[in-house]
Amino acid sequence: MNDELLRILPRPPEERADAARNRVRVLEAAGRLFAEGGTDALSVDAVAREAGVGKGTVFRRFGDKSGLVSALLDRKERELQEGIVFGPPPLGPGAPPRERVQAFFSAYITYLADHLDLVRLSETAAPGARFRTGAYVFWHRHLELLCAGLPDADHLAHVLLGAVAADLNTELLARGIGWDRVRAGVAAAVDAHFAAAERP
Amino acid sequence: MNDELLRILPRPPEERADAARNRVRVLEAAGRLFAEGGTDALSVDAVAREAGVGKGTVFRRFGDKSGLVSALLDRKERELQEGIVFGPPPLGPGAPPRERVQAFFSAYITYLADHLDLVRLSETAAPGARFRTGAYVFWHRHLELLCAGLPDADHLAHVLLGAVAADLNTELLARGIGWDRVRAGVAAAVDAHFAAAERP
DNA sequence: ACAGGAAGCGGACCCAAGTCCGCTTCTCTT
DNA sequence: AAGAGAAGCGGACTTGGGTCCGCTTCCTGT
Repeated sequence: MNDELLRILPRPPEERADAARNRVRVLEAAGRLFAEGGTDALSVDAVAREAGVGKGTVFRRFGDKSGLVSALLDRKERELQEGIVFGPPPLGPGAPPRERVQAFFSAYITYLADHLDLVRLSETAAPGARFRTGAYVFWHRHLELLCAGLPDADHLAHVLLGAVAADLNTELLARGIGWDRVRAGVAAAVDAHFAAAERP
Repeated sequence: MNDELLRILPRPPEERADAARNRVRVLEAAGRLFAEGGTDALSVDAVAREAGVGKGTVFRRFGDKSGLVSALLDRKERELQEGIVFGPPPLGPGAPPRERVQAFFSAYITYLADHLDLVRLSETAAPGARFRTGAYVFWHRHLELLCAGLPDADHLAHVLLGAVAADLNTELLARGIGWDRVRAGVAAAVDAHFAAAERP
C-alpha cells in the first residue's frame, strides 16, 4: 500500500544521490577555502578543484557564484529567519510593528557585521543578484508586512533594505563610519517613517 | 614676457596631444557603439577596436570600464551639477534645505530615468565603483551640507542616495514599480527625516 | 634643430566567470 | 536483473576585464 501511494503520487523530484553528495562536498570545500584565505580564495575553479569536482558541477548545483556563496550563508540566515517567524518578541511576532522593524534591523546589522565579506560577495557577484536571493525576498516581504500602514510599503521596504546593502556598508566602514553609527542611522530612518505616519 | 611666465610657472601637467586625441576618439567610439547596440555593445575590446586604438590605451585614459562609462555620462552630470551650484532655486542656492533636497532628488531621478543603463554600468562595472566616482562624492557632499541640521548628515546622505542606486531602480522597474512611485517614495523619505528633526 | 627623457601606446597575456556537450551514473520500470 | 532515459558530470572552451612591458611619440631645454 505504501508502494501504491508512492506510485500514484510520485514525490516531488528529489535530488539524486551523487548530486547530494557533491553538494556537500562543494559546500565544505568552499567553507574550508574561505576559512583559510577569505573571499580572495573563493574562485569557482579553486572550489571545484578542492571539492574534487568539475567546474560545471558547481554551476549546475548553485547556478552561479552568487548562488554558491548564498548557500554558504544559508545556515546563518535561517537562524535569523526563524527568529523572525517563531522567536520571541520583539524580533518574533507579538510586538508592535515599529519595534519589530527596529529589532529586525538590529539583528540584521549584527549578522551583516559578522559576515560582511561573504554577504558582499553574494550580493555583488552578479549584477542584481542581491534582489533575487531567497533571503532578500524574505526580508523584503517581512518589512513590507510590518510597514503595511505606511504609504507604499513595498517601495519603502526596498529603500530601508538599501541602507544595509553590503557594498554600501563596506564603503562606510572604510570611511570610518562604524557599526554603531550605522545602527543609529538606520534606527533613525525607521523612526522617521513611522513617526511621519503617526501624525495627521 | 608671455614666454617668461610660462617658463617660471610651468603649468600643471597638461595632457599630451596624442593622448587628448585618443580620449575623444575613444569617447566617440563608445558613444557610437552604445547608440547602436546599447550597453551590451560596450565591451572595452569593442570600444578600443572601434576607436582604432589599443586596449591598454583605454585603460590608461579611463582607469577601468566604470571610468569610461562615467566619462560618457560626464556631460549630463555636469548639467545637473551646475544647476545645483549656479542655477536658480530651489535646485540652486537660495531655497531652504528641505526644498533643495527635494529638488535635487527630483532632478536626479529624471537624469537616472534617462540614462539608467549607463548609470547602472558605471556603478556596477567594478565593485564599489559607485562610491568612488566624482559624481557620487559631489552628490553626497551636497546632501550632507543640506542635511547639516539633522543627526549624522554624513550617513544620512549615503542612505538617501541608496534609494536612487541604479541597480535597485532597475530592479524596481522590472517589478512594475514605476518612476512616479520612486519619486513619491524618495520624497516621502526626505520629508520624514526633515519632519523628524523639526519636532522637539 | 636635436637630444633625452617622460608620457603614451598597443596587443599579447592572465585570470575568473559562465557555457557546452559527449560521456557516465543513477533510478525507475518491468 | 536489466534496459532505458533522465539527471548529472567534467573539463575544454568562450568571453570580457584588467595588466605588462618593449616600442613609439611627443615635449622641453639647449
